[in-house]
Amino acid sequence: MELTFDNNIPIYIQLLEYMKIYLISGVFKCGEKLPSVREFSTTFKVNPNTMQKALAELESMNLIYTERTNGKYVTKDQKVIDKLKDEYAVTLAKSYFQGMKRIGLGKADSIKYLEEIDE
Amino acid sequence: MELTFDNNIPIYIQLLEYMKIYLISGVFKCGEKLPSVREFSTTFKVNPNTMQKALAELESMNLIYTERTNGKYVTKDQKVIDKLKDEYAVTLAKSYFQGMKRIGLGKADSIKYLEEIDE
DNA sequence: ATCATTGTATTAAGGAAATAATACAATGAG
DNA sequence: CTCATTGTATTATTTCCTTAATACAATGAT
Repeated sequence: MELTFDNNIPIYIQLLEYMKIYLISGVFKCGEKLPSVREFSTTFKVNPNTMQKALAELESMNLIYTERTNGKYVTKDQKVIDKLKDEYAVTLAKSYFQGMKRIGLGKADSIKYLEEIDE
Repeated sequence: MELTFDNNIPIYIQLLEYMKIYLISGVFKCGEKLPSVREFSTTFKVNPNTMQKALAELESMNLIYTERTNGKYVTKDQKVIDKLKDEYAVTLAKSYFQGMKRIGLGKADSIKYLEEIDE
């Protein structure tokens, strides 16, 4: 699980995004116990404080929860994960439309354009 | 021309993006004289130094050029602008595909998904 | 009971970005 | 010539992010 970071964006924000994707794609499943903060920080090669900050954000979104002195777990509520996935996809789609609109392309043209692009 | 900024990304980077879009969409046209650094910084409500940094980046990409003590101008080469537009659209499209791929959706599904989304 | 592991908090130091306040050289307008 | 405007450079200060080094309470395993 080697991560790459963009220096122009705070690492904890990028960790947050990576974690969301792991939750959405099921790398960490509903109710599952997560690696410890220290373990995460080693794996991702970031400072424990930075990792903690990202995990605290995830918890404030109810995506994970903490059992103190025991560990952190993915939420047991699958609906929360499903909702996260929906929001992620919608945000991605709207960003695409918005970006294309900025250079003068509407919805139909934007969709057509995608067909000419390699995956 | 009121701009909004995301605190998690350096302002000069965001200014750069806004300027690219202005060039692509023709707000500032080929060969046209640009507002002065000081004028830009007032309009966009950023520090002159920050504006200067963004404009210096634009110049290093040959999108604008400088006549010292006179002002800055958009490149006279329309091909450079056209290329910028192409790159912008390709980047946007690939980002979309990449994001959707991360949550398990391929090209066909990703395109289909867009049709259900409001612009 | 002891100990390793858990989350969490604190303090310090360093770096990068943004802002502020100037300063200076070159040019065109008057 | 004089002066406002241009780009550009410099210095200092503030804030935020990151890392580092600890520390502590609570729990499960031994």
